[in-house]
Amino acid sequence: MNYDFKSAEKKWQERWEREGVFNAVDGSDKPKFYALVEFPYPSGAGMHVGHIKAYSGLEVVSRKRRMQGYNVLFPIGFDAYGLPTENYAIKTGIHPRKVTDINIEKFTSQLKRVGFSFDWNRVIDTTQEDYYKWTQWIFLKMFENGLAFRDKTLVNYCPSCKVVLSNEDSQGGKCDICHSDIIQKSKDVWYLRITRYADKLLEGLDEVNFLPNIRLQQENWIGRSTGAFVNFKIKDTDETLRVYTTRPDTLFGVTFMVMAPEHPLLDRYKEQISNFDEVESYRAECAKKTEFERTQLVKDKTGVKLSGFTAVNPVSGKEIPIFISDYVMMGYGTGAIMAVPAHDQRDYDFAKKFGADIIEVIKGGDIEKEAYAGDGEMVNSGFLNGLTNKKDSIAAMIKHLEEKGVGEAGVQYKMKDWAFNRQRYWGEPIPIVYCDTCGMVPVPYNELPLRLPEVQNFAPGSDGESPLAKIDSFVNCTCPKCGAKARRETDTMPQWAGSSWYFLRYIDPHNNERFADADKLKYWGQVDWYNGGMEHVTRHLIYSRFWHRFLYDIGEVPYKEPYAKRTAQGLILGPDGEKMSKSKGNVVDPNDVVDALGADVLRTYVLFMGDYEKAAPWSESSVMGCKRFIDRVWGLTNMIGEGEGYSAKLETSFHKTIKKVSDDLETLKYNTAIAALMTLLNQIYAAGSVTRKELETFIALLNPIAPHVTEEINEVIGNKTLLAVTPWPAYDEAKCVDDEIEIAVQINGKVRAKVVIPADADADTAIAKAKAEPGAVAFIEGKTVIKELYVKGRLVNIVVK
RNA sequence: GCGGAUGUGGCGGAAUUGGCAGACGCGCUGGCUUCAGGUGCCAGUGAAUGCAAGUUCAUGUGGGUUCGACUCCCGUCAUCCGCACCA
Repeated sequence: MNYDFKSAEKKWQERWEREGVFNAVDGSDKPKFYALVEFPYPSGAGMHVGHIKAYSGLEVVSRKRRMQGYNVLFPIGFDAYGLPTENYAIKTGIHPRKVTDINIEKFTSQLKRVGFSFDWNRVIDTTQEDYYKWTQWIFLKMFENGLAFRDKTLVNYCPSCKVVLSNEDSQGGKCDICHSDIIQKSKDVWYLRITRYADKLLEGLDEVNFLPNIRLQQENWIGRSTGAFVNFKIKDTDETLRVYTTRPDTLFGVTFMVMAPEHPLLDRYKEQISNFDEVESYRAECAKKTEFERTQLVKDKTGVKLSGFTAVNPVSGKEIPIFISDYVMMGYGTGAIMAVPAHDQRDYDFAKKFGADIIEVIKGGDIEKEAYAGDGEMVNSGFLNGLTNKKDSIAAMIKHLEEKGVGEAGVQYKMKDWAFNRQRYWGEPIPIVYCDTCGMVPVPYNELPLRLPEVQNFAPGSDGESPLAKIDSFVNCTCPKCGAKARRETDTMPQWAGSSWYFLRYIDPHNNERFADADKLKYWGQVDWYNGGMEHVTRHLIYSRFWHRFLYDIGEVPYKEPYAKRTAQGLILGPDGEKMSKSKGNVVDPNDVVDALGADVLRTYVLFMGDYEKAAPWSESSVMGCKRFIDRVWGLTNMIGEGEGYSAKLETSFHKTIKKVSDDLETLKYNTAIAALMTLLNQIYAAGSVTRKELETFIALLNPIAPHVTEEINEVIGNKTLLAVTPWPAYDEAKCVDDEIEIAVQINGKVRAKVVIPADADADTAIAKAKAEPGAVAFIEGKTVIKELYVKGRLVNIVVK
């Protein structure tokens, strides 16, 4: 009898769903396990084998946990707001709602065909009213708590998408969506004050178990640095120019200052700065540069020296010039720096070009040649002279500054506040009303959701206005506070809003009273294990930790950190070793694999193809190896022989394999778990027959990975209970070792022979046996034995001279 | 520039964390089998050398520690990723 994977897979998928085998039970007595995978963006292209790999890891763990008696919550949903759907709508005129529904249906059927054990009763769609109502609700809570605010600043702007982007969405100076160069534009935008949570997000990392590289990337992104703020007096004014520095101890070496060209102080002293026309033309020059160009010109510094506008060094009392230059960014620190050319290469380059003084304050380098950033004895630094420890000199200087009232210790972050509004249609409307008398007024909670209105044209206006701005019936409203005529905010939230709290909604997806019931939140608690892509580590993972922590702070969720553990899978590359992309034509469609070889083969292969955390290329022929494996597993049904329990020959192998698979599935080592099952299968084939007990153990171990074929076998051998709810096989540690073992006999560390000894042999026995081995004798004869070692169960090493 | 990771057969990758390098799979070679047609079964497969038992070499590269190193230490090269004029 051949295994007909097509009908079998369909049969089992239908039965699982019919019986609700994978539905999580609220408040069950069993221990809970909440496994989370990043919900997909339902794009028109359909799913990708990469999605399958991303979900298969925790899919296997979830199935195993159910067999181990856990109440498992393993949900899925759709992160459906976003630009690709909107752009498609602009191009085709088809409403994004319709496109989204079609795509979600497509994704759902694809996911079901693979046999994932998701709880389909808890599916969420971020674009549904009953979901985004709560996204808006959380936004209003943030607004209420001063975490959502408007500000006019320089923002990242994509001229092609005509949209403001967050810092996270413009990594590398490129638009996250269309990869155009980002420009800096002065705009009045919504921000979420994520910087207020910088320290909490940093400290929270201590409480959770994230892969080290994930943790590090978050730390770097937050980018905390400590130093001091120093106030420099501007000569002939009451003004001070404030700077941030990590090295206040080099203050005696400050020979000039540099302000960002956009620094607002400049405009206030237009009159005093006699060459303000130069300032303006330099600004115009800078505005033309993209973020990329601005960072490319690292060596060739440009700038303008201000005339009639100088500062006073607060420790030396010397008058020093002020420049403007675009190597100083308005977005970090205070937008101005104190330049220490002797000990900072950028300042050094600038000083050389503009003829500023270079004063050495730390010994150890050669400042004739380049800036010296190392440690050393302080010189030319008044009260700091002679100090050799960086920490001491920094502390001494800060103390001095604080006593004089011209500065204080301070902290800075690279992370910036989250630019939150998008001038787009397909997103959650921001529930704020502008009233001439009351200002910004939140839409009352009981009026949520603020529905996304229908529009005819999804394209943003040429002036970069949201499509919603054209809908008078949406824009015009009354002020909830005073009843006067008012206007609505017409921008929408970014794609990342809905995904910032979705893991909470899975806990109670149909609740109309709250985003999730408090008791249910308590029962399910943290996500026990969250797996997703590395590309989200400095976006979604930061954002969602921030939202969650905020909800904790206002008492809405019972625990600080949302995710107890976070891992990341590696990409699946195309067969050519390149990243899969439509344009390269190297995309593998999971549907094709399921059609041709079956879901079990696809599932097995994505886990077997390599280290789960690393990128690996897809290989047509390697998939066939997994197909062969699954077919051979089916072949076991023809090999059932006599005998109870494990056969003497295979008992140890079974215990070892149960142990290995049990361990490996917990540590992302799916590839070696499958390899161990393949090895065991080969051993069974070599033995020629399999006992019922052996077969039952084997299919139980394989079930989380290849659930269909194993359920089918389980049925064929007459078992009525689903394998999915059968207990996970147990092993006996004592039976994991063979009675007799073969160990290596080394002479001077080189293997010269092998010898079989009892596993519990002592060192003397083992060494004596090893020395008698003919292969070893030849190397020992005529030499003096210096040392003899026995490493239990491994080898004997005889050192001779 | 800073930070991180990786480097093992023809390929994807193993290696109990200092103990027999190359598990498992692909590919390849030979044989068997079937209605000869992609996907069955068996055996072999790191390199060099040898009729052979064997011997020598081999985990990017150069040193070191050790009875013993893919694993630890120092140097070096290469590739990939992240951040980037962050003061």
